[in-house]
Amino acid sequence: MKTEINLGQDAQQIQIFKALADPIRLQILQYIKQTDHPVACGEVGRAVNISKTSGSYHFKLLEAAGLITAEKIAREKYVTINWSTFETYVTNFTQRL
Amino acid sequence: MKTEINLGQDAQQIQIFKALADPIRLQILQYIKQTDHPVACGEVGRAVNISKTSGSYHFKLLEAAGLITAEKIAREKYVTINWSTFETYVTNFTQRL
DNA sequence: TAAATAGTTCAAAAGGTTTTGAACTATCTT
DNA sequence: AAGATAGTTCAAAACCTTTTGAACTATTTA
Repeated sequence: MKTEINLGQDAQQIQIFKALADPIRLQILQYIKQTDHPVACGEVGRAVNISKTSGSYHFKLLEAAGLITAEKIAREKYVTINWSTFETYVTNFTQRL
Repeated sequence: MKTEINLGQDAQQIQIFKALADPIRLQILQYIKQTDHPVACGEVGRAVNISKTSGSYHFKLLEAAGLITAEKIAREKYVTINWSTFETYVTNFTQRL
């Protein structure tokens, strides 16, 4: 009996690595991390110098991967890093492999 | 003094996540890991059911990312997982971010 | 209420990755 | 030496991701 990752877990793992495999998304995560409190998408987008359309696309991917969590307050959308996803899928990746 | 990723390190980080963001390459790594000794590319390729051209492409990417190490012995190329790259860029990613 | 701000959606264009088959080099077997 | 096996390279095709601008919704400010 071979220990193997099932299809569902593997798909999520790939979605996470894809989300992380992009310079803009890494900058976004770096920015959110260093502010260390929920921050509006617009502020992050301005900090990393991207259009709001492009920002919307990147935030959607990060959220879909479970790497960030978003809360909409009135006009703005505040994002936070989801450390537990990082723990499970990134930090503990080699054990899961 | 803030610990930040410089451009060169960031590029390597992205190359690593790109290499990991693919189901075939994850299967390749899983196979190499579970044999737990250097294994020929042909054997891995057969195990994960890909053409030799496609295998050659994927092994090249994994090696370029530093995730595997290859040694050519006569006709065959034997691959091994480079655990130190995983440690630095995957396991310790959140600290580096 | 009009204008400004925050963000989303859509489709097209631009750009990047992966697969394919054919042709190739090198080594091994008969 | 001829044929089989291991792997590489190349260019084209197929496929996938990202950026762009315009049009949109919802909230806030004047």
